[in-house]
Amino acid sequence: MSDSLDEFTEAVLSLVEQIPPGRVMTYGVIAAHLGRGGPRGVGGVMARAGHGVPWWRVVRANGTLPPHLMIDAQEHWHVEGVPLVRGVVDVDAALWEPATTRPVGPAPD
DNA sequence: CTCTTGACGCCGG
DNA sequence: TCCGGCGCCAAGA
Repeated sequence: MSDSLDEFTEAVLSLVEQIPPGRVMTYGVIAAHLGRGGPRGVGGVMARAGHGVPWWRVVRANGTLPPHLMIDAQEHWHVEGVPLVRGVVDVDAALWEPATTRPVGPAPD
C-alpha cells in the first residue's frame, strides 16, 4: 500500500485499529504503549492520518473530544455502546489496553 | 535553524 | 468549576 507513512504513524494507527468497539484509549495511554511520541505526537498523527481508523475510540484523558468531533463521536459511542457519563466517555470504565502476551488468561474485561 | 500551532496531560490558584 | 502555566513531541512556515 501507500507506505508513505512513518513507522510512528503506522504504530499509532495500528494500535487504534486494534481497539475493540465499546472501548476507548486515551492519547497518553497510546503514547505510553508506543513508548514514544507523547500525547501530542499521537494527536498529531490522528489529525493527519486518523481518517481511516476508528478515531472516535481515541479520546482525551477526560473522555472528551473537540466540539466538532464530539458530534460524530457521540453517534459512534451510542451505537457501539461505549459507557458514557454525562454525555462523555467514562474513561475509567471504557479504557482498554492492547492484549499483550496473553494466549490464555483472566480476561481483563 | 527558529518560531508557532496543535485531536494532550498534569498541577496550581 | 474555570483559567493559566509548564512539559511533552511532531509538523509546517
